Amino acid sequence: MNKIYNIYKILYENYGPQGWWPITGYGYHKLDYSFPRESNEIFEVCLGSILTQNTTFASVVKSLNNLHVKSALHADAIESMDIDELKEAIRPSGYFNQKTEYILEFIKFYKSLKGATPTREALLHVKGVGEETADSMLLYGYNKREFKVDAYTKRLLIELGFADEKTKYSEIKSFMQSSLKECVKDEKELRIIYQEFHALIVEHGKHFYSKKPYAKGCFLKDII
DNA sequence: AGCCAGGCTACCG
DNA sequence: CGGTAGCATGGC
Repeated sequence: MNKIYNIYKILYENYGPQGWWPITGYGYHKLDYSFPRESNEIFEVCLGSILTQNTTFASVVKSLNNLHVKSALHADAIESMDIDELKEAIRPSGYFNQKTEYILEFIKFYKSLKGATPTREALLHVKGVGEETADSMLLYGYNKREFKVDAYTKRLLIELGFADEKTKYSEIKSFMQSSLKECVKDEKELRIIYQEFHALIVEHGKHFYSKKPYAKGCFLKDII
């Protein structure tokens, strides 16, 4: 058992299963690791992945609910919405002008897939979809084994001595994936761990890696 | 009042 | 290539 897998175990013991990605439009259901998701759920995860860029998920839920009450939590409905109405609906998530553009760009791409799973490379060509958003869609929407790296992940790894400020997204991602692969051979189990681990890091990050100085009170520092 | 949030693009040197 | 301004709302 390497240190990264050990971190996962400790976080899991402390916070329990997180059950990401929570689906809002059809009722929150925790711990649903089914595969594949229904197509509307995949779309909701992708939409949420764009909306959650640099904001809190609570704000995203408001936006998703705004769309849901308009029966507009689907690609076609959003695409045919009045653009100002769409902006108003997603306003709570911030950057609503940019995100409206991103969402409409993504919907064009999403519909062109006709239900197929996109490659990561193709996703990265969609305006508004960067590495983290692409991995978020693939990991939580399409249930693919793509570890999602965020600011908390990087801060945690820096604090524990596994990375520095210059470490790139791709380096952190492959480090996390290769570490976990050493310990977990079953592919489905590995995918679920990717899903849980990122969520656990976020939960842990909210406690100890939001305010500077980071890591104050982080119990992982004493163990790892 | 100010900082932070489940980032990305455009543009700069 | 790396570094940074701009994007915007809501919560604490």
